[in-house]
Amino acid sequence: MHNAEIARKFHELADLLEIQGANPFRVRAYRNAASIVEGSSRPLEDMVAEGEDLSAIKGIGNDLAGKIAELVETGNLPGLEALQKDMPAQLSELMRLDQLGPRRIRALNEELGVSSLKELKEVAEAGKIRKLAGFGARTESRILEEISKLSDRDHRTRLAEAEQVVGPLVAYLDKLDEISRIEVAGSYRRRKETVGDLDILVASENSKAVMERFTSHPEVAKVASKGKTRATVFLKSDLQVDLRVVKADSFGAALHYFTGSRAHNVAIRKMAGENGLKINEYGVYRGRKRIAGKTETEVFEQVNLPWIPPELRENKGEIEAAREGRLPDLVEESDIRGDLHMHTSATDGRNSLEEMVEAARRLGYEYIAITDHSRRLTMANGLDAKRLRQQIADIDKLNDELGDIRVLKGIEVDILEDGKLDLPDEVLNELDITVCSIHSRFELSEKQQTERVLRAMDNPRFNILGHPTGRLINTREAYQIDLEAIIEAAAERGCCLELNAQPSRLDLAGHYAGMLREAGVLGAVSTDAHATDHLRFMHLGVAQARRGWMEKKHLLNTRTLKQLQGILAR
DNA sequence: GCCGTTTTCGGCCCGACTGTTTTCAGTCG
Repeated sequence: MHNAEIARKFHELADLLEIQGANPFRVRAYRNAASIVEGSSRPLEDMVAEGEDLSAIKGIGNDLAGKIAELVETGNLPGLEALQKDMPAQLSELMRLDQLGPRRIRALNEELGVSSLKELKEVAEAGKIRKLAGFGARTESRILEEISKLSDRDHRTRLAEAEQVVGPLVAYLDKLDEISRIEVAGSYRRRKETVGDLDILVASENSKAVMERFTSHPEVAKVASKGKTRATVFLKSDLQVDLRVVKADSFGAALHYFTGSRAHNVAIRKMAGENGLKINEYGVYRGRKRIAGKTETEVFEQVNLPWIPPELRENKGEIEAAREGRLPDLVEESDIRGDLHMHTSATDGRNSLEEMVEAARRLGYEYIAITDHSRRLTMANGLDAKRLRQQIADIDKLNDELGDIRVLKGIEVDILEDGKLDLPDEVLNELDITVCSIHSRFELSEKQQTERVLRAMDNPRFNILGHPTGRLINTREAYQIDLEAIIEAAAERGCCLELNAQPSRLDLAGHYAGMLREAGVLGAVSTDAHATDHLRFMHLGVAQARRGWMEKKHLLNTRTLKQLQGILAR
């Protein structure tokens, strides 16, 4: 049983408990546990199997530890079955609808016998909901609207797409003279690989003018709510954008508050409480007196902490690290000396070798690697030994002409099903670098897939495992693979893992990057560019490295060319 | 249901907006 499934069961139990009217803090404990499980870098199943004490995890007590063990061992979550006997399990599904929370769902169930989405739709269409106390015609029509949107709701927006929306939107708002500061907060600022919505924070003394400008933006399809200090809109792309206006004196407190994560905020507020302070989005208060709030640094100072980079604010140890003065010195995009994965028009890239090199040179890189596909990927016109040798000759010639950038001869070679690499060692030996990737047989079992990669790593020509999970955000799940075993093997063999910076991949995000770092395996942040424009995705990969607490020293392509060559030689 | 360097009981983050009210409950973030 995967962590995600354990988390889903806990969420479901929390939903049903909440609808039933259980102690809200008990409900919170279950939700909190779900989020701990989701964020765990290790499968809880393994921890149970190894007899580890789950109650040692903060937020998991004796009761939950026992429930997790039973769930993992039997597939049953004690308590959930009992609840499901008393109430229809589909009720938790209704929680997915906006505007519908536990109280209303309970009312709908008790008054109208609603126990599923289908039944909800029927009573709404029959006009029965508007007659219930606390409901009205407005709510009824919104429920119908929500149901119709539900099917295409289930995806989050990729960070790169969000960036494309943010740029123009912020520029549009910033034209208003009344706005003194503007910042995008939320998971966007924490640089998560996907965002659920955008949270824009503005400092202004004239919130009315800001609200008017925001809600009348030409891309706004619908204004969901609009008050004096806060508004929510949906853009034509269906992306939700929340705007919050505060006075300049509160900007730092509000920025901290709206950057989150929620778990981080709760922890910080608790610390404030212990010091007799109260923190809200307007500032830090001692009694009724406001003592800080203009900058984020001020807010952190009040709880005796240095400023914490947003990428770390997940309440996964950053507060303790800050307190003990051991926050990491996170890698910056400017630390990157070269891009080690890109394609040319020889295979499925859009630009020629010369164009790719020129574009990389303009970015100021010291080196790059050309890594076209290998022969197995016929769809992409993959290179066989002969064509690869031609490219090697072309690159040698180019290197003779160029002074300021070194072009490494490489290949993105397929890892075949049996773990062999898709080109003979003789030709791989003529290269400076290999990126080894899986492009076929995604459906293999975890054991088979893992062994396939481990065998490939035994080849001393194996340098970097390309896009290690194979997931495509919102499109394709990661293949089943035991990354922990792979990372361990990489540490022994001197292999590296890629942090693929393609907007739809970003597949060593957050906790996997953390695993890499802890195991002492170097990450290679690479764009996998298929066109000169794609070289600019580097910052997305660097952001994921930062979310994994990585410093310059944890990455391969922050090294000098000489150091790099030493590592590639294994 | 969790947690504890004052606590094994009694707390648990808190403000904004909407819709349905006529002073507030429910929901959200």
